[in-house]
Amino acid sequence: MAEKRKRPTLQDVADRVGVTKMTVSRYLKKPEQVSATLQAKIQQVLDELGYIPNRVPDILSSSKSQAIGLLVPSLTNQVFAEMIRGIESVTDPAGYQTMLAHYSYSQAAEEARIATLLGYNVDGLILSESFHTDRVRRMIRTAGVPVIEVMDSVSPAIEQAIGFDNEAAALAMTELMIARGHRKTVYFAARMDTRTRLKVRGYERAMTEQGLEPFSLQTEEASSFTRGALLLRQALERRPDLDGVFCTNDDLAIGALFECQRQGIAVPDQIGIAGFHGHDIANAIVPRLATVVTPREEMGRIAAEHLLARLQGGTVSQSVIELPFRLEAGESLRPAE
Amino acid sequence: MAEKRKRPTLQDVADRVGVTKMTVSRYLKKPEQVSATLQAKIQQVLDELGYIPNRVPDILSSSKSQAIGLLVPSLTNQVFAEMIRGIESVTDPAGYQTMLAHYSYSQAAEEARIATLLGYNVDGLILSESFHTDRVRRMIRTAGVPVIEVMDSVSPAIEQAIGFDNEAAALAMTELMIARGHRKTVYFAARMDTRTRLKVRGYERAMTEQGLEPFSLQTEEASSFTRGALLLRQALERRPDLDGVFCTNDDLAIGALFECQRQGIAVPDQIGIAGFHGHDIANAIVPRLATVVTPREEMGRIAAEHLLARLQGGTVSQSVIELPFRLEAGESLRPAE
DNA sequence: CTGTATGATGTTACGCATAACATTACTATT
DNA sequence: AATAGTAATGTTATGCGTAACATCATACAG
Repeated sequence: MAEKRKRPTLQDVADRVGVTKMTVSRYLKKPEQVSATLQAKIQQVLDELGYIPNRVPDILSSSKSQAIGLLVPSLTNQVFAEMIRGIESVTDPAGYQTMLAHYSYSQAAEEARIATLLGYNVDGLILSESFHTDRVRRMIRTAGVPVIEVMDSVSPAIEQAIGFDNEAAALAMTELMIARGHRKTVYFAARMDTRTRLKVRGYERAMTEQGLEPFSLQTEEASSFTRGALLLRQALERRPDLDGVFCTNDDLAIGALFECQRQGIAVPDQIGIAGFHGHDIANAIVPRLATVVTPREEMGRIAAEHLLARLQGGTVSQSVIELPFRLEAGESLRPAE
Repeated sequence: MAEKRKRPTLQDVADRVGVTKMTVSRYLKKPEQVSATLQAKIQQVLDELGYIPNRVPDILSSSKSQAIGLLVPSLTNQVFAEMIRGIESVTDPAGYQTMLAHYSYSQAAEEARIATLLGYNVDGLILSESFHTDRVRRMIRTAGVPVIEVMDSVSPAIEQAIGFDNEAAALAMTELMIARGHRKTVYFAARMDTRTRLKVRGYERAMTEQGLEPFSLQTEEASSFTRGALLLRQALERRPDLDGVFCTNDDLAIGALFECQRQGIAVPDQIGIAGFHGHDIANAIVPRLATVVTPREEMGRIAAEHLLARLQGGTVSQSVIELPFRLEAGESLRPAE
């Protein structure tokens, strides 16, 4: 099988046509600059040999790879999948390839991934974490490639950030829950990244401002439906009188909701539940889940647009772009009075 | 911001240390071959300049990129995220970078993605579709890189395939549903790829063998919870007497289950529901979802292991490796008698 | 003290597409 | 017929890390 037949180069094609590789290269880039006779002949040989363009030499000499590095903490998390879709809706038509890497919420891994991507000479980076080690900042500066951070609009941006205000969003939802009569609401957090910390802060501020006592439960595991169910059981043990659950994402919230159903706890009468992000499932489940709808796809799209603008020579116009979020009350909170 | 400060090369480092770049290169690869005095000095300069290794020249001259191309039809589909995790659990420790590309179930896009990946000189490819155009087969042959297909164990492999028998799995679940008294089961399919077609065939065979009439509903949209709910409404219109729903994946099944809950249809008494893949949510939802548990992560792991073995000079031992699936009856089918 | 082994560093060549410049052949203009 | 102009193709140089080979210095054996 694995014959050591070397893959054909431009030179091979050129030899067969009887021209120099420059002519073939031109045909591939700007066919109109090549005579009609040659066009036909070159195309025929290209097909014959099955020539596959090799981008590497050009990347080496021009340092332009037409590739963008994309860093996400996790692939299993819907949020990032949707953000990526937003990014690619822009990069794809522009002819940029995305190189996706994920680092399982580990800063050391993020560092390594960034180094690897820069090793392939990506033209730009999109990061989805808003806190970075000095070495990461250093690498990015040294590499001289434009960087955009997404998901958070608060922390100081390395160069430019596109996101929304996680703290304000969590604060707003907590206030809504309180207004709906869920005053003993606990917060469920999964992996603690910067965004989660901001959300916890928003929750705590809203509670304290109302003279209520915040209480949050955290797991180091990745968030999942099962994990949400587990957290609910733990919460009920430690706060048997809780009447609300606000989760750092929809998965945990829905897991908690399932657990309520299993235990025969009425939602929202006994316990109100709210999630974060507004995924499809929040709208499909019975009762519909209260959630903070975040602009995931839009963030990706805008981030990519700004990155491409900078690759085309633009400068950073606004260092932080804040997008709006929206509260969806669903059916998992008590009705407004 | 975007200073045109060029990123330091090995030569820059070497100049500052006062050696040739070869010595620095050696230090990076096999530090023990460099004298202790130089080691310290080189490391210091590396830090000072923030040198980031550039893999491109080496890829150009050795044609070895230490990168593997990963093609998946969709990122939002959990199945592939889990498969990718399996793949990376192997490639990562082995020092291979994965380059992920997705093609939204479009064969033309798949072709383009493969060409792009080969343009970056990936050392191998993992594809997750089992049907491919001639041009794809041609490209792969010409490029001379090893390829492994995952997810399906039936179609003839380009070189090597790791998967399970989609048709047999669907057949087995359909039989289980019939045995549990769901004889008027309809099948919900989303995007029609090879695997889905195989599943539909398994379902149809099981039905026909029992003298029952198969009926399947298909949508061209991506599968989602909402879509599952929609399909259930459509199915009830066209087959008001249906007593079972078997879905091509868990998302559709759970969407259908939600819709039953919304309409007050008892599951499993009135309608039995089964999904496919056995994601976390299947086990968390109330009632627990009947589903075909497929070896998603394992497929990825094994595929990666075989690919790496071939990159290290091994040959294809078995052209098709079939992994087992498992039926999970959950609580969404009527109990066994 | 000569010769050989070994360790440390240097030199050379390579990979291949393309930008920039150079050349050639032809056409059009006066 | 001479000149300018243009279309088509060719030539040269470039990017940078590393394998393979070459060289040099030092140490140690005989």
